[in-house]
Amino acid sequence: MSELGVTVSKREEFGEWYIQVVLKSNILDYAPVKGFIVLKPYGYAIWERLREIADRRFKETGHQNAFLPTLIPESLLSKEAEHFEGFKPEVFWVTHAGNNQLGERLALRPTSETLAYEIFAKWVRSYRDLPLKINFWNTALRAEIKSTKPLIRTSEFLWQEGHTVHASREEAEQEAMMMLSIYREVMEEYLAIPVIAGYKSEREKFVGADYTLTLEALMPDGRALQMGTSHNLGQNFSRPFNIRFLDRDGREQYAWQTSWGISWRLIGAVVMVHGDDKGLVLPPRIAPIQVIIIPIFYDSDKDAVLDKCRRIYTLLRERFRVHLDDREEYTPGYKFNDWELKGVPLRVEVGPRDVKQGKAVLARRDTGSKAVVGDEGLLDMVEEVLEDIQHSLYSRAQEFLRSHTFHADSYDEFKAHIEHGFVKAYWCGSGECEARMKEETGADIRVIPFDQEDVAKDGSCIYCGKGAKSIAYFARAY
RNA sequence: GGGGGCGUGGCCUAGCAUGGUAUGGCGCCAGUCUCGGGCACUGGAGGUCGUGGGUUCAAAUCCCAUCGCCCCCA
Repeated sequence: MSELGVTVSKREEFGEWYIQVVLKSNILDYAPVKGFIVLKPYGYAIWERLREIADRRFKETGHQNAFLPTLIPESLLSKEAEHFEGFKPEVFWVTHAGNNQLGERLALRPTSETLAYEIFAKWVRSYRDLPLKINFWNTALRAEIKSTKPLIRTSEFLWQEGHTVHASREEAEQEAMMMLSIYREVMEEYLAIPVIAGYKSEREKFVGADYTLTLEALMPDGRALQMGTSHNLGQNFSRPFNIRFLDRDGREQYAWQTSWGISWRLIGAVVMVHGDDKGLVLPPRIAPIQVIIIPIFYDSDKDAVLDKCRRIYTLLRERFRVHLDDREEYTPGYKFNDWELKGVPLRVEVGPRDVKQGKAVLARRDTGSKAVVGDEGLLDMVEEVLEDIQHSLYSRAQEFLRSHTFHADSYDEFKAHIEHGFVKAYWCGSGECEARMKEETGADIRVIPFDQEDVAKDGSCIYCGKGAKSIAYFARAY
């Protein structure tokens, strides 16, 4: 019993619990190189769901998918100086082809801005070519030596990076904002994870961006997780990369750009936020399997039970992602535990009793509660319960966020709360205060929320006491 | 940078002080039996003991080197 399931409690040993869940639920495995992981079929199926959901929204908003090479020449990567400096410490370099040293080092892409924009410069001639809205589903490589954590921080990660080119500053601003709201929709409505939306501070913004928009979630151990970012790049890249267009009036102008991304880190967030001591708990809208059917039979009832299971399977398949576990080498008890570990939101149990009575048993993964349902009401009940699970997972996460977001009026108060969640506090806007607080408490500004309505006119900076410019969410982060 | 610990079938592990060709559990395979919360029994397969070198008649065990992983301190 002990080795198959999760052996530690989420509450008491969160770090160990997380590792056990991602490994034992068959999401992933470790790779032979430190900091790299193998995404197994079950984990990849979750990624495919996520990709499907996001990709549909990207297409609906006028983006097209394309693909870029993994290797970027050093001369290109370094073209935007600030950007290059930011990524330098974590770039993997290809220096040889076989035994021959290359004339120029090639970077394994840490992100594709430079390569994409070198190409985009050739595609953009006139305002008629704009907006150019391209997305790439690929991987990025960033050498992570310190604390790696599967899905949350790995040296190579699956993600999407969107890159757009616009004719005006306003249009780029709107694009960056729109993509952030699409991300938010994916996180809140599909992953059932509430997020705080707003700006990154100057210190934390994407190197090379005018500003960065971010979505931040709170994990159960009180640490913040950056869920997705959307950057307004201004003309910072279009100038060095020469992305110019002729406007309606025949004037040549530099273009305005955005880039934005989400990664498989979101799967890690789902594990952390919704999982429990039995393992994974997947929100129905992203679960690769939404309903698992478990037959329970003695020899004499086998045919009747399996028969009913197959009818239910056929019925549910029309509307849901459903699986019938008819393996005979495992007992029902084993299967219950196994599918709970894998986080399937809803289980349908069918035994001899149910065959006789024209019923079935529904068991919810989130609450563990069981209910007996008549055959005629099954389909609607499954739909209803899945919806309810989706919403109650979100409500629960929202309640956690609410109860672990603190307001601090003094630095002492700040320090008292900072280990337990977000702390909202006034901030003067100085990077120096921010840096000192990071040094002293390990926490920094995760997001300066759009919602600034509770900024008092006379608020003063939590650190230096000078007049506050804004209210910010601080936290220790992954 | 300093200190400590650990590498034994897929996983966990005994054995190491005092050298004699590796123990048990899980998992896996076959069969019988079971199945409403990780069934039971019987039989079976599977190991260059991290790697390289040395000592010895003989090395998982002793010595040297090396690689990898984990923890602690700066």
